[in-house]
Amino acid sequence: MSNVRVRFAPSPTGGLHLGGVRTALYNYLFAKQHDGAFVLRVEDTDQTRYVEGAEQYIYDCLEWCHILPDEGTHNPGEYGPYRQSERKELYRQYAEQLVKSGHAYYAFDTPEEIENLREKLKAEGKHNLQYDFQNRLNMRNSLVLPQEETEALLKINFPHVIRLKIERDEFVRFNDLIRGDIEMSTNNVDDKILMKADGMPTYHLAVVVDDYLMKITHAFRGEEWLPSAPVHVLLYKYLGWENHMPKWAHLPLILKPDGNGKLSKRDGERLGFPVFAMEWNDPNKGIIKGFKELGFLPEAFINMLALLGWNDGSEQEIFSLEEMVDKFSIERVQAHGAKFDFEKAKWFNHEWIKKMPADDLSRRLEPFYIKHGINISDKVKMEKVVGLVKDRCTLLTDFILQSSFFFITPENIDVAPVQAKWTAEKNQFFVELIRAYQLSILWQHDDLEREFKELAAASRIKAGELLFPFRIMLVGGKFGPGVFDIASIIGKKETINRITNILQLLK
RNA sequence: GGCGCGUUGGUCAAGGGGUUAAGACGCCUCCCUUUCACGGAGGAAUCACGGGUUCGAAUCCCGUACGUGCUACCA
Repeated sequence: MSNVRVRFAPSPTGGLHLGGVRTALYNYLFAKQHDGAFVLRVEDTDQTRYVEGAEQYIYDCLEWCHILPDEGTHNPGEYGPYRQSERKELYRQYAEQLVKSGHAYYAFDTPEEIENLREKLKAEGKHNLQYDFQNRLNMRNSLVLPQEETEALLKINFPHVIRLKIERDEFVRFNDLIRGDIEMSTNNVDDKILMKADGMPTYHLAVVVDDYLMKITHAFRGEEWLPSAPVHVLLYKYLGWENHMPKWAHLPLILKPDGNGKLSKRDGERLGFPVFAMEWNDPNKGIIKGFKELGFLPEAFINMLALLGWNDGSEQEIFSLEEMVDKFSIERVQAHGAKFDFEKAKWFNHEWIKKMPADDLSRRLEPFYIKHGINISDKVKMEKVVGLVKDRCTLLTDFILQSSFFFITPENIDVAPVQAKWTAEKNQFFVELIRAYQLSILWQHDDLEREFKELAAASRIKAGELLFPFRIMLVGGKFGPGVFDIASIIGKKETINRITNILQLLK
């Protein structure tokens, strides 16, 4: 194994959405490609937003997608603990180190004080308060307070935060694997809070400390982090870890299909498609279905996600996980956001269903049939059926409509279109068909078709006119595979029963 | 407002000085199939705008516009 260690750091504050899974996927692909480790760390720095059960949910999703992090990189072990709330003391220690070296300071302003000041400035027409080089000396912090006062306040445990002291007129330069060299002026970044008053670190401190301690070599995250990247680069510098800074890549956003903007959970509800990998039980909104429940194959799901912002330069669009590991390159990831297209997502699934062998597909379909109370204990029949109908199924849930009549006698028969053109001659044909089929011994597709056509010829009715009623009798509607395929699979008794029953209805 | 990032058909996109500007999804037409699909053939549809540089720009540079992200004791 190489020393490449790539980390994925979702926050357990909700379901794992498309962007999250894609970030995980790119992390995984890169790690595997370099024979490195895929590290998962849980971002629970903000306890107020932490949702119970979300952490397990993340694992379940990654497992479904076949992109689980490596053993030992997500459980207490060599680099553990991996949960930020269990690493609290560590962060404090490094924050204090920064204060000592003059790169950070204690700030005693209460949130109310800052809020008031903000509003005051706003009223004066100034856009926003930046707690930075321009304002920090007007605030209540250890840079302006006499040392004794600071010490006294700390002694009585007066609520305070630790802020990073950003020097003015400097330029932070760093390289992004996707965007190339980026340069930003420190004058635009404010004195970010490192430690909150509740003793928890902010993301900025946590991510840097964790990545360093866990020997992370590559950090890929969403584009929304780009503006705060200078803070992280500066933190590496001030902590003396400049040579251990991971290589960055800021992934493009996944945009909503209509209009622009980041795809949100609401867009899914509004536009009628899932935004989560798997069903998520939202404490406020209840159960929200995911791609899994909607009938997506995980292979298709990750294939679709990977291609939303990446391609290997060839015309190939269908990739297995292994192929993606082989062909992926972070440099070929687009720098701009991509609109999510549910139609294309379904196309990927359709392609995967078509190429998947019937036996494999049958296993994946079991839960869907069981949910609908369809008995699929006959594995041989099941595979035959699946092989026969899979070309016409886009989602796994489509198999129910496309194949339930193989297992259950259809109940809702659409006889109207048949009734309209029904004649005594046609009726006679089917009476004779029953008789002929009753004598059939082998019950094979070709024999059934031959007998049907011979009888049709004898009755002087065009086969086409008889095939349609036959389909309605067997299927109940105007869909499904060839009628003789259906008859041969459901068997002699069931076929004759279905013809007999509908014949009664048509009289 | 400030700062960052971006901009090739409706969508995903290839292409990185000379191309008839690939391919895919979706849409339309036709063929195949006595259903619905699958499959096959074809079609409509694109380089945001304005300046440079150059013999030549979708491609390089500069502006503008537009979009988007950040600007929290959220991540």
